[in-house]
Amino acid sequence: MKQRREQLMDFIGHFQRENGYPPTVEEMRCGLRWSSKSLVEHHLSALAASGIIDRQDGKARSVRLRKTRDAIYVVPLLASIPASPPRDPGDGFSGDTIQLTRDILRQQPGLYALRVKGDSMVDAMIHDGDLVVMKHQQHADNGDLVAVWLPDSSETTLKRFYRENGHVRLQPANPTMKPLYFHPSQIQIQGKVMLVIRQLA
Amino acid sequence: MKQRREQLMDFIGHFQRENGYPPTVEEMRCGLRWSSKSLVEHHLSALAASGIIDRQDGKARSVRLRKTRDAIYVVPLLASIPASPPRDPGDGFSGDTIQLTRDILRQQPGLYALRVKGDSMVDAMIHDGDLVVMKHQQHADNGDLVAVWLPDSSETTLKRFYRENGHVRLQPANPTMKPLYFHPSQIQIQGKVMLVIRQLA
DNA sequence: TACCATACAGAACATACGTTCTATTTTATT
DNA sequence: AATAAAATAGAACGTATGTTCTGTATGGTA
Repeated sequence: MKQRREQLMDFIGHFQRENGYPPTVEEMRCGLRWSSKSLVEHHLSALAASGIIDRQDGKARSVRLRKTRDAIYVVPLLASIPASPPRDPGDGFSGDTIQLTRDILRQQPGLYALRVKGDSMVDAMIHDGDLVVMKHQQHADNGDLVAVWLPDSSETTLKRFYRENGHVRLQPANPTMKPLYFHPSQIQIQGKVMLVIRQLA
Repeated sequence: MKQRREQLMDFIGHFQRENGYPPTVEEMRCGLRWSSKSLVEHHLSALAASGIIDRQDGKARSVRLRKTRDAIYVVPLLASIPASPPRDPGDGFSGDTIQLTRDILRQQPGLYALRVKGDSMVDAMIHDGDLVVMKHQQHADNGDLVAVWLPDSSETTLKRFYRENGHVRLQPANPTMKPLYFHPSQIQIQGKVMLVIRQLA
């Protein structure tokens, strides 16, 4: 019965969520009203072979559903928009972190968060106090909302990025404001906005 | 040393997050470079007595940091802004849910989420496609961003709420738009915006 | 039917792991 | 310094738990 394996997966996930730690083989057998441990072991090793679960040899309660592994992950919270890209992960680190679920944002390398101060980014529909999660990268695709360092005004701002025949157009989100045009070598992309979180209460 | 207990708590949390299951006493001893298991046991029982951790007698890997128990919680995702408040939790339920961490929003009863469709709320700095987490409540405090049902236009909109000598002022976030005034009995508050999440990528 | 792969039962075994105990050291208090 | 309280070491012990093995049932296929 293929049903069995799904029952097993369900039980493991349920137990883990309920108790905070994974079940033992015996607990699975008992919880599923199965009649032998080896049966559980049988399906367990099948699931492990399919890569659906992880287990550690001989260790108690070491089954783990793969998909829930990184359900929560931690993103460092920087003090402010860095003048230069945070090459060193500890650079500008405020000491604080935020936890995210993959429902909100998929985990990927180079993520960092910062709390927006002031209303300099209202034109990007971003409030004072908003939490912005960015991904550190030097390139951008058309339409991305990116943090760029502008050499002439010596500041970093958030703009929408468009590459157009030889130059770069930086478009404010606010339609009443005029776009800026630069040569690609003039600007330096520091990262891309992945997520904006506004906490009202 | 009080330091010890915090080290222990940190280690347990870290290990749990890293491995998906709690550590054994020996793993704690080893990971913390302590020299005896009974020392770990000693502090473990102290933490348990303080209610900081939970353990199950004799069970392997059954330590659990209390505070992380509900680190993730589930909020139902409604299909759209409900015409009437969702008294029944399953009302308008899209079948989907989102998971949040308390870093983002503290868990509390009456939370539901909805995906904004259209640009009818740009004036509240809310985009098409944004995810809005609301709390179902009939009252509001001054300054709250609330969903209200307006009888004359027969629609629900998001406005900032202000109670002023006998009437209610509903203020659009966009300063160029004029506020609306109503008698308190005319409007019906459906909920309060707790969180706005904009997923850019 | 004969055959084979897979699903299941149940016991036996080895070890991972929590618990307890006694003794020794450190820290705080007077 | 004297004393008590807490912290620490280290070993011993018993149970919890994963693993393995042998054997039986079941279901599909030639």
